[in-house]
Amino acid sequence: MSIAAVQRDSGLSKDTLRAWERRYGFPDPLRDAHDERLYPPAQIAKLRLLRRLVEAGHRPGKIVGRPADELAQLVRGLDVVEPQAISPEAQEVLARLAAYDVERLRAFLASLVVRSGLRAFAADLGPALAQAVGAAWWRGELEIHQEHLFTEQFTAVLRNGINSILGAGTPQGRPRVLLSTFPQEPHALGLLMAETMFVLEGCTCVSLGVQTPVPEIAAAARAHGADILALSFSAIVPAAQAQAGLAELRAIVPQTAEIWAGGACVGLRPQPGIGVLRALSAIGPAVIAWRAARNETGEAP
Amino acid sequence: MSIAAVQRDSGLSKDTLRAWERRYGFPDPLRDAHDERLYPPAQIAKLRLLRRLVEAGHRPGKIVGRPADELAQLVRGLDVVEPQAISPEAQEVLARLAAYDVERLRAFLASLVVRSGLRAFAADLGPALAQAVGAAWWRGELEIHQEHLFTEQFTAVLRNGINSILGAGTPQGRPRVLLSTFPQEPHALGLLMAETMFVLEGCTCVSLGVQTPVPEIAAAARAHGADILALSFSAIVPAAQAQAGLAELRAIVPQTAEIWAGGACVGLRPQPGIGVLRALSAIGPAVIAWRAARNETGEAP
DNA sequence: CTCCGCTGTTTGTCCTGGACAAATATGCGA
DNA sequence: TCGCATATTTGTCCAGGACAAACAGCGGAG
Repeated sequence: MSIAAVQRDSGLSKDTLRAWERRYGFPDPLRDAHDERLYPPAQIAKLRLLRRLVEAGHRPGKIVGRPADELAQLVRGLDVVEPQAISPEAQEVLARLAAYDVERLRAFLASLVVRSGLRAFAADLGPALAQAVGAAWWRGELEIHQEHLFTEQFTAVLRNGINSILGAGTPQGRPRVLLSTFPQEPHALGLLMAETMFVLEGCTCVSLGVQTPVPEIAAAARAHGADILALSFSAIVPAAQAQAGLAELRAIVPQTAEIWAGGACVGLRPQPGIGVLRALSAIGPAVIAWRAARNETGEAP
Repeated sequence: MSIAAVQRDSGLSKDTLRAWERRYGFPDPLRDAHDERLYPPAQIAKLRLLRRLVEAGHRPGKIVGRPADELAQLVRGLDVVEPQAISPEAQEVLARLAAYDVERLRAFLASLVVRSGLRAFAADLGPALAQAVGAAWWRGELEIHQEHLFTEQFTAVLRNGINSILGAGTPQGRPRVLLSTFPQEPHALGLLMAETMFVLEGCTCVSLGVQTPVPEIAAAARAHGADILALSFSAIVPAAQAQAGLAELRAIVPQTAEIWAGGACVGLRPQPGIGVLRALSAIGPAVIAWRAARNETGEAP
């Protein structure tokens, strides 16, 4: 695997990969005929562990030299912070994934929506399920294609929910919310859950999907007269990049528009003119507060 | 703006930016106190034009030196290659996009489904619309965020259609179809249209979404006992990479599973054990032929 | 004992300048 | 006019050096 592929796969920049090699002696890739780095799978796996630990606060210099199994131990120790008991629902989902039972997985997710309501599903149950699936993947209990499968089914169920709400007639009320993610962020699930929450609040939603360049988000905000820009960040986005992008966005978007950031990205901090919502359940109250601050009723004028 | 920010915004890598500066004298960024590049907005705008032109086939060396307004002229002149009469439906869509009228865009797409039927929409109308929007973007008539918006609304309408069909009860019939794209292919629209066609034929569909690594696709095929692997390729994928990936997949997937490839990728050629469908409308007859060859009725046993 | 500011170290990112292979263009002979 | 061999262009990689921002450790003041 070339250095470019490892950059994509591990999220560590080429410069960082070369710096670690120079300073700590790891990674120690093979070289091809043209003296270019070739990373064996085992080193890539260890790099993934390292990235996880560094993001959790460990210093690279202290852990790069340790063997992979010790790092795996450390990663397991990380979750102790939030033991996060696996709910019966999550167990059901994991069982269906393990059995490759698409039909029943889909049926089960749909039944959860009906039983708990779309709001509870999008705000609480859904994130918990996504977290459980992601954790199982980290533990090596699931293959990548099983995670893809879950994402796909989850997306279908959420889209179905949004469609049901909108079917009655699209709301025209304020605030007008523009949703997207930055170019480094390909995950659509968080964005979709956020959109669901906004739609449930009767907001007018315009989603650009994932991976929109910052200037384009700003241009869209002006074009649509957005009141709120909602940005979603998963854990894979380096916090520094998220903060830099948000600051850049804030600088080129009209002050009349608010910027709300949220997601599983650790280290997401509020900045002047930028709000951080720690959980999807915070969207409802935040919208109500927004309306209260401007005497908006949420109905079209 | 730092080189990292420009990389995000323009999509050109740091290496490429520095190489152009060294070779062609552009961009010619200022330097900060620590001799790091600072790109003024005008140069970033020109870089965005350049990227468009390079993707359209111009050579960097020939156009980097020209002034920005001349490049804008070139971008406008790009479409002359295929005038491609624009249908009234496409004109309506482009008008709605130009006006940022999300509600009516969505309503119009939904009305097309009802009027023409889901099959005609997914097989003929949809691809024509996507093509028209893509062409308009190339001509510089649409911003990136408008194309994102179209993709998002189109996706919502198609998902709604699939949900309606599945709502009556998921089919359990053969063939079992596994859908995905290769890691280089992030476009989900073609995949979703193909899924719609398969669902309409009563196939059991399992979609992994986009960008699944080749070995993972093979593993999923075995796990789900897929009869057909459907791979979608847009025009951005180099044909050579597509062919190589398909050959690799063919080698590790059981011979009992067929591989069907399709999409706008030029140069996609049939190989031993790999079929190429030139249009989405070819899916229906191909499924019928598959069933005829094995006396399958499409109903669950 | 806690908190705050100072100092030394760590670490990510940027720099220059050189190299090469894949992609593309060009020229030549059939 | 077409197909193929040769030349040019161009993206990506390399090494090794540099620096600032973030961090850890420490000591003194409240």
